[in-house]
Amino acid sequence: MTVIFSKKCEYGMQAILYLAAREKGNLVSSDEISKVLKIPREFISKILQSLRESGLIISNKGKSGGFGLAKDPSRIKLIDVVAAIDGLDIFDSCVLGFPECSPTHPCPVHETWGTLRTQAYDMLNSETVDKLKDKTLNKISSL
Amino acid sequence: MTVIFSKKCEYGMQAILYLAAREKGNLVSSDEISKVLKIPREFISKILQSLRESGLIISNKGKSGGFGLAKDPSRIKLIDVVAAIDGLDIFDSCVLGFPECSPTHPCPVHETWGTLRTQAYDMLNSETVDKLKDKTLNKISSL
DNA sequence: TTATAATCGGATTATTTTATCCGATAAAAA
DNA sequence: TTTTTATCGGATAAAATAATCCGATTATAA
Repeated sequence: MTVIFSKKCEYGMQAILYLAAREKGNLVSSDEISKVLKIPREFISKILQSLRESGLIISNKGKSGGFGLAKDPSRIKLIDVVAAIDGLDIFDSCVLGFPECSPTHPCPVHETWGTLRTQAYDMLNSETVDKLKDKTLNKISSL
Repeated sequence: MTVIFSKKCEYGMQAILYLAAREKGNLVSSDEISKVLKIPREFISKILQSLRESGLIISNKGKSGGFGLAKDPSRIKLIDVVAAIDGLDIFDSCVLGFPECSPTHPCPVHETWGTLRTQAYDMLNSETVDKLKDKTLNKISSL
């Protein structure tokens, strides 16, 4: 198998996009997120907890509690979720797995892969959950 | 953590590049590959076995046995190794992990990520181990 | 104040990936 | 023919990732 982001990270991005799309002031329960996105309930809870610790979302316990964005959706980017969960190593490590792959000791595909990697980073760094709101709503409705 | 290709696949690509760079007609032992590339011996053996089953490399048992490319280095591409070990799912699955992400049910970053994915595929599909020979020799010498 | 409904968080289990062990087999060289 | 040096391949171990369990806590609403 082969993966770009961990399940945790994928689920985290889905959840934060959902919070942005669903937002009407009130909080959203992990149960709702779990059901709509079809993510195991206890698992998404753990992920939401860690996103809370990272300061991307807030939560309230108790009845009518739940989760919500910690700041304006125009200020939350996909790369923030990646950084919080998987970390940014992927944008700085060798695609062939060679140690110490750097401009002075480049792997055989160092430059050409580097270009792609930069593009990927830039994309995740420019897409805010706000900008993706409509597309998210559209995707959600088909789940 | 976050990964693009599995360790198996990374090691497999390194090994096949090494075979191409090292080639002088004679076979290369898994022991040599293990030592030069600093890959656990038993692990690279297993990977080489599977690449042999995939028809990318050949092997001989016994004294002066070892592994070698099964065809001309100009006809072996990095994507062949990926296809043999990790499979090509990564080039056809949603980066956000949404189910059934397709043109009719696109995820919020479907088009923009699709472009990157295609570029990555094209790159791996155009780089032959032959073309990468010099750069591989150069990298190897720094290990 | 009490019942309800939510998160919190530590412990545990399951699954996948990565790595290792070792006996069997095979081929070449001595 | 015997010894040496490889791969082969099945079984197992270790580590990382994914998922679950459940009791404790907390806040709201009735």
